[in-house]
Amino acid sequence: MAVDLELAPKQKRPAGERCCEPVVYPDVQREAASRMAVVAKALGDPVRLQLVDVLRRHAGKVCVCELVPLFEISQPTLSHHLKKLRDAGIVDSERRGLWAYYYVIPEALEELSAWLS
Amino acid sequence: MAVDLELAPKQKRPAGERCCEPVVYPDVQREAASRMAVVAKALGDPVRLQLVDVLRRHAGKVCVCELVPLFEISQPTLSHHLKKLRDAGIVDSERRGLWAYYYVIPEALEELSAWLS
DNA sequence: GTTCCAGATCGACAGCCATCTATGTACATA
DNA sequence: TATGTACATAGATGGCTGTCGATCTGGAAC
Repeated sequence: MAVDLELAPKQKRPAGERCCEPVVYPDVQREAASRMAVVAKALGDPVRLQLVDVLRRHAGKVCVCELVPLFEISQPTLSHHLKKLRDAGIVDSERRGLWAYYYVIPEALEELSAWLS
Repeated sequence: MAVDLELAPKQKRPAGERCCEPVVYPDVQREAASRMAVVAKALGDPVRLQLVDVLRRHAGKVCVCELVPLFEISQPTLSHHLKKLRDAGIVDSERRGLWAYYYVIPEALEELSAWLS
């Protein structure tokens, strides 16, 4: 899978010897790159990457109270990371009584995963 | 592929009803997560992700002078992004005379790619 | 009701990031 | 030697990030 580049105005390089053959660059929308960058950015923190790992490996939904003792960070900080992941569309949550259960949205990782392969 | 969690000191939750079955969490080293987070963080910018995309699609090494006109950012900013990618171990470069050629180190993406799949 | 609890939000703070312009460096050419 | 060119580095700046303690919210239990 290739990322489409929305080109900046093509500026001719000044005359003189070229350093190399021009790169092939497809046009239109850099939206795919932006979408994948959002996901990658959310995964760009060790805590969040491990959170996603735990949630993925645990098939169902995981209670926050089970996640907190896994990390050496405060509960508000963990909540902050979960929010980041939710904002990136990687996880979603569900309230049941006092508890909140988080789970991964598998499709959210597909585009990046396909591009990386 | 699973990320190994180096556990924080296991703290027993206070008595009372449990919200759910305890999560299975393997021990040892969070190093894998840290390594992958470094790579993901570097890909967490649209410009850098497109840079990697261009370099990957272009089999060989690509001259910086060919990359600059592809983006609407200044040459120093592009240089900054290339440095970030190099610091993350995703690309490397080679000087030939006046020109600098960048190329992707494919193995750098393998661990993250495998984990995502 | 009142109290307790899980989780989210707030406010603060130090550090990092993306971007720019200006300048430096090293090679090429005249 | 002087000039030009390709790229890197320096310094500045506004914005974002990860972390914390304190507080708020809403459901449960008494």
